[in-house]
Amino acid sequence: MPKNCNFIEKLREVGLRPTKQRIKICEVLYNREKTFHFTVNDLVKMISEQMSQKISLATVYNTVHAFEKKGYLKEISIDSQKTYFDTNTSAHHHFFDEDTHELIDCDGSDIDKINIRKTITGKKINSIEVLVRIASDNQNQK
Amino acid sequence: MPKNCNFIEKLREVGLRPTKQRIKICEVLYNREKTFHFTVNDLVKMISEQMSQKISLATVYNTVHAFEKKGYLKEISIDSQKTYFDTNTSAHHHFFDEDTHELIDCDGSDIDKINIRKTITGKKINSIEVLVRIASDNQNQK
DNA sequence: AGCTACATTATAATTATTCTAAACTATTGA
DNA sequence: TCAATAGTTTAGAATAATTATAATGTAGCT
Repeated sequence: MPKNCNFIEKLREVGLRPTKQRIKICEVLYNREKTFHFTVNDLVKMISEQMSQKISLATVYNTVHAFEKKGYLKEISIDSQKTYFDTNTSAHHHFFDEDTHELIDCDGSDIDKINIRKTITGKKINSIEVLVRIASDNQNQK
Repeated sequence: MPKNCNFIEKLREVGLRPTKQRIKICEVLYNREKTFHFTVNDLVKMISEQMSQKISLATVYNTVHAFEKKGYLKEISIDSQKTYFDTNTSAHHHFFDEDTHELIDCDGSDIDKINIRKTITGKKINSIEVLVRIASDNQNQK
């Protein structure tokens, strides 16, 4: 059974027409064991390597943002200019390696649940994100 | 006693020459009761309003980054393309209002200390940042 | 098969930031 | 006090990520 059928259904559910390009995007994003992190640029590169015809940047941006809006992707904030996305949409936190610019997932046992005592009237909490910045520890090696 | 003397000393300590422009930047950043958040653009606007001659974007970027490197300013990561800076350099976390794009400080009593159980060999933790995204709560008003 | 609405695409536009090189100025020492 | 010099400022160009545009293409209904 071709896996693409799932993606066609998935796209329909989300209200997107299943086109060649979008199915390809789905394949690259979701046809894998583990969730992963990527930038739009990464994604375009991956797709270009796997397709004969090239895909437009605009299409990738549009589709990725459509997925994000529907909750199939999560955006991650890091100070660099680039926007990272995560195919792991469950609530979790991240380590960011400032040397390699690599993002690493934390699971529930790595960080205790964050308890926010402050409330702001008329506002609800959309999300709580923890970013732990790490870098090589040269202290001991010198 | 003119307050500028402090800024001249401060700049010298940081290893920057105290020029008109830099002193003006210091005044706008540190001549106030409370710490605050800003983007480089905000800062240029504030300075332009207070000075007859205009200040170059490049100067502001250079100076702000010099301060940041020395620990006199903190950079804050938010998904938008803009980089926010904070004159409050102590360890603290933030609320980000997604409606108004306003940043709000949390103090120690708002969020418990974050305990990270995960360690990555050869890497040290540089910082732990919590960002709580909030937005207007329309659930009850509809 | 053909219509129509939605998609894709290349390209231009926009925005934030960094770079560059020429003009300027604070500091140092004579 | 004044000139030399090393660091600064500046306007504008360059870059990079992202978004908008408008012409062309295509999925899905009839």
